Amino acid sequence: MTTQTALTIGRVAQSAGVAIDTIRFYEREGLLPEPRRRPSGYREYDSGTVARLRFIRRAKDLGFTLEEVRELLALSADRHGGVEGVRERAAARLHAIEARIAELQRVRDGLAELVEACPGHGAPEDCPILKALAEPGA
Amino acid sequence: MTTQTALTIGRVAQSAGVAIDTIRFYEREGLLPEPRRRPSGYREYDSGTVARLRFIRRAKDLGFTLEEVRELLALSADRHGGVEGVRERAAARLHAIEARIAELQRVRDGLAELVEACPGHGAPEDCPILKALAEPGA
DNA sequence: CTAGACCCTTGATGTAGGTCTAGAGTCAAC
DNA sequence: GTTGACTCTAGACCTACATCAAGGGTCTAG
Repeated sequence: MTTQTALTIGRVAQSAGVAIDTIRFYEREGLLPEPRRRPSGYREYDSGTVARLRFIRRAKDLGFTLEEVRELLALSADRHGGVEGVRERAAARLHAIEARIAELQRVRDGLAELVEACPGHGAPEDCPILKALAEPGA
Repeated sequence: MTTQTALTIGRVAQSAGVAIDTIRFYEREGLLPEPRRRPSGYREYDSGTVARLRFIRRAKDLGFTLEEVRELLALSADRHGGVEGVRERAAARLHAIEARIAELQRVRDGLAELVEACPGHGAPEDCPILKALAEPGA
């Protein structure tokens, strides 16, 4: 699972599909532990780091912030009770995403209505889009 | 429409529902023209500025970036052909919002599935959420 | 006339998540 | 043994949209 081949940061970056700078950034941010070093100072990783980076990427794809990813990583290492926290975080993220979708749908509906009503030519005073933006309301 | 009462920046800010700093920021960014000044250097506005600020706020509420708002303001002043540009920008924004909604819906569906499958207790290896994040695939 | 509210400028700060630069040292292949 | 690719650090920079601070001048009501 975590084979003991020593990888350079460049190889890890390539395997995980992230930039080298991103790996160092995650290390500073506490998402990755400080790795072993060669005498020269070069970082040495094993394939577990690649897996961890993929975990981070997938969590980010699911809309988690790095702060939340940090929590998920801690929870995933907690053999007792961690799963409950993971589910909670995921449910919270789900709700946040649903709220965001609802908000965007409202915006979309308003905008769609205006675009449909606008003929695309004529005087600015007759453009429903501009009229809506200029309206004294709200 | 644009009555000639001289307003201070503070009054404009209050009427339009924005912060004073925001007005100065918009001025720097070219969203508001440079206003007249009193001999003391105080900015002087009329109610047209309040209307313009409300225009900006509503456009932002519709998801336009300030860059796009700048364009909309320019187009709204273009008596010939401006309306076509306005409609184009609005349609483009609409498409972008729809794409964003679709993307978020995909994320939501993936996340909802995981949350439903997770019992909320047990060992980390059995948690579908953690398994999905740890999976070697893409 | 004075206290307190208001306004001025320049420039720094904040978020989130990186990305890039400069200058220097290291590694591996030929 | 040298060339070219790789890595190191510290710290600046990026987007987008403001927001705040410091230090100082102005306005107005009582």
